[in-house]
Amino acid sequence: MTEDDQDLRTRLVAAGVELVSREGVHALGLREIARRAGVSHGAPRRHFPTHRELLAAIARHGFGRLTDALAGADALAATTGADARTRIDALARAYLGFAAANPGMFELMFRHDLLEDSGTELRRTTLPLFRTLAELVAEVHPQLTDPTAATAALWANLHGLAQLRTWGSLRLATGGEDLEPLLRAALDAHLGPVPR
Amino acid sequence: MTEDDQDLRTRLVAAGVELVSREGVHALGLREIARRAGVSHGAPRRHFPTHRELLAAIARHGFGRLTDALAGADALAATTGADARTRIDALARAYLGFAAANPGMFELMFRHDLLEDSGTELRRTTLPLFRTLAELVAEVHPQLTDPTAATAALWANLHGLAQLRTWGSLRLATGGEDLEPLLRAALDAHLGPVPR
DNA sequence: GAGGCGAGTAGACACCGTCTACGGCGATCC
DNA sequence: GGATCGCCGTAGACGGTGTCTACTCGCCTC
Repeated sequence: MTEDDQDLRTRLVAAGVELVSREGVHALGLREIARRAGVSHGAPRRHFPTHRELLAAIARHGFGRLTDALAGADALAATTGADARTRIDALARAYLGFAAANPGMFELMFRHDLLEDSGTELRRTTLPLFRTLAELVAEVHPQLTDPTAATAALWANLHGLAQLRTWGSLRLATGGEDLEPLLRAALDAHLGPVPR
Repeated sequence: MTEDDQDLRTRLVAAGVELVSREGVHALGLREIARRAGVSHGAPRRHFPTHRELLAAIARHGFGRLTDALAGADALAATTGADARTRIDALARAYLGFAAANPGMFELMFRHDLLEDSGTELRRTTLPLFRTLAELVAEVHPQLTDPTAATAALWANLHGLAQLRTWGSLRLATGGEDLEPLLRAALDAHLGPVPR
């Protein structure tokens, strides 16, 4: 009922979202998405001029869910009166948790070769989150005149951990597959040991 | 002369290496590589059972060049009597320099969806380098009982920086496109400020 | 009620990776 | 020395892809 009378644009994105989470990025063929949405392979063209733009819309959905997850985690930490260091902890865990829970979507979101306009518009949505992270970093490191570099370095570290985990590289290097000690090491390095 | 009588296997890999550096990963079609090597599209099958295995061989070449670059940079730093901190500096710069100089190859090397056996065998080649990096980290942080986690975290940071740079994400976040302050921030975070 | 237009269909097109039958050529063996 | 065998590259078929182009059908407007 309510799902059948959605317009096709929404149904296509929904089909893609389910497909990528269930089968992975390789399953996101234009014809396969159309099949799952119950239309012919020419139908998507009315709503997305090209395959890449459909994938970009799917990735946009993913960025929305990531933003929600991070904002939710931060709001939860903030309401419990956590300090900046602990809030960054929560954000980092939420980021890596999202990547672990949605590996296909996470891969798609950062596959700029698949996304239209190289995903610039998409990544723009993460800018507010970067700013709040920068504010928290400034709170932890009050002596920094410009916390942008430190924030970007920290963000790159989290992203690198997520990326390396998804293809088992660090299991090869570290032996274990537990991300926790690496995350702790990264956070300690950038922010100092967590106060207890 | 000497290049024509190489066996086709070598010529295919060479054609792929040049193709990926000149045009990018998307240009690495099986038929296109065969075209550049001057053979029909069925010929590669005699040497590589599948397209992915040919791409894996090309990526293997890339890992070899990366290993050479890193080993060369480290050897140079070591012969000038540099301390561990400075040698890590040189390794990090060599890593990011390779990624910047060979963006297409760098992308291919970490596109596990394109590489056979998910690249496990390939990444195994970087293990020795990881170990020397771990030894250097242990030298900088003698108090660590197990420097593996710290090393992996540092390596993830470098990889994240390289990855985020290749698709202009940090230019969006930081404004500038200069990687240097971010690299410095990351190294300082993990290793402490460089002694002068 | 007629006309127009947006949305979905169906087929063609070029290209892709894989598979298979075939041809040629050199090395091997009697 | 000539026949044979095996390897290597060729060429075409096959199913699949993304894109493009008629076409049809139904709703909305005038």
